Amino acid sequence: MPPTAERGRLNRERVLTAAVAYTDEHGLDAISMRRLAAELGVVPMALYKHVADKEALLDGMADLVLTELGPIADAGDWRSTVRARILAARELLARHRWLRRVLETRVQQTPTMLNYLDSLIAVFRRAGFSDVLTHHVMHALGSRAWGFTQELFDDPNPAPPPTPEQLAFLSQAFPNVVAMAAVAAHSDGSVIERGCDDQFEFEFALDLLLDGISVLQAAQWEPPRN
Amino acid sequence: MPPTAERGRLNRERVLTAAVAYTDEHGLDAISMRRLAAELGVVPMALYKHVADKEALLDGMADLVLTELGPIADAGDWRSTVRARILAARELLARHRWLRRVLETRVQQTPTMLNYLDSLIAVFRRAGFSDVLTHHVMHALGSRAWGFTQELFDDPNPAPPPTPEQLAFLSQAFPNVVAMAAVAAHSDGSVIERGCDDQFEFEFALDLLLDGISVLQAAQWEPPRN
DNA sequence: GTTGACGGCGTACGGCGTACACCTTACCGT
DNA sequence: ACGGTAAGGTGTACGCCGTACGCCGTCAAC
Repeated sequence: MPPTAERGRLNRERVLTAAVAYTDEHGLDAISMRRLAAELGVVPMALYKHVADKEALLDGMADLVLTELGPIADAGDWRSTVRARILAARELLARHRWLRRVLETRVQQTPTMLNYLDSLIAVFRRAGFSDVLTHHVMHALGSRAWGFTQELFDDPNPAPPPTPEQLAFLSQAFPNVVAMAAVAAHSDGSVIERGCDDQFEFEFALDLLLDGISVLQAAQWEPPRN
Repeated sequence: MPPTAERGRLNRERVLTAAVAYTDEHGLDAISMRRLAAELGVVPMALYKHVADKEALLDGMADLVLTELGPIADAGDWRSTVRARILAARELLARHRWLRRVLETRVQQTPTMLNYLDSLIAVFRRAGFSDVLTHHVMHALGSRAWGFTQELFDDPNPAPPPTPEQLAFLSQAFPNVVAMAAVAAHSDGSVIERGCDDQFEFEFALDLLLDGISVLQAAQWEPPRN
């Protein structure tokens, strides 16, 4: 294993890029320091010269892909700007499916993340939102501001459609769940068949919130005097 | 190690109860098959007679604590009923702080979880919500229906308040984040000091959604013909 | 040419989940 | 009373994981 045999020397960036690529392909559960090292043709401990530990690796990966989101693009009014931004984030999340779980467990806010939030908050404040309202609005958007929601029925590997007997049992045991599941968003609500259009659901909730926010802003909302 | 030395025999329930207790006290990262076994005065492999594997253990734990939520209590109108239910769930999540992360990674819906969802959905349907609307509404509530939101600034171990120099740097680098963070919900927005009232934020967003939902329901909302 | 920093290597430790084979107990029908 | 059988508990072992520590080769700056 010559250190510079044609694979060149490692550096932090190459490590992170490889980690992202590997995780994009094999999933978050698959990545480990040892496997990443193997991928790079290097002994596990070599990675520790570029990354403090595994947590720091994940931090770096998140940071790296978050830069794919460029600076925020003004779309005229605050509503469209925010909406577009959040949907762009959502698209990023779709490209890197491991990102959600990583963001959820990050404990330190990196400059990149703070930057992202700052730019989003700026939109509200520039549009004349009071600081208090902005505060609550950001909380209300919650993880949606990162482009994701924890869905109720998230199913990474969707189950096969139930057999008629199973269905019979289910609709007797959980009639309401079945009735609700039987509705498909943009198709004519036949049977379960993929259930629902995630994109539609996301925008539905997002718009519900944005509409509510609009009203509060227009009415010069102020926090209740407790 | 006599098998029945005064600690009695194990069974699935005792295993799960012990697991919940241990995790309540030491946190989700602390629990492992080996430590749980030690806690029960038993060799690690003994647990596998009561639980298929660690995932199943977590399933069982989630299931167990979810039963703490009794049957749904009718509060008159759908809005109050749903609201009370969700706030009760939130309280449960506060009692078992590990539960959020566990629910988020569950892959199989257990009967208990389906039951919970079913009862919630039932409220909407009984109130005359169409199935489509109910469907979207449940998605919109998303993880809030489980009593939690992934907050933007969740900080399990909150950082010490920044020193004046740090603050100066931060407010120059991320002016909007700092401005927003400086607002405290139910106090007269002074300085950062604990930032915000999580309960208020949760209800704020929940009510925003419930209000939006009310409007849709009153207007007999129908999905857009694409 | 020497020196130092940096990158990479090897070994080793303690922890994890769990497969497999075995032993012990409790309880059952006879 | 007794033998059988399933359920509960044990011991050993494997392959993974993250990473501490110490060593060595390479290369750049002097």
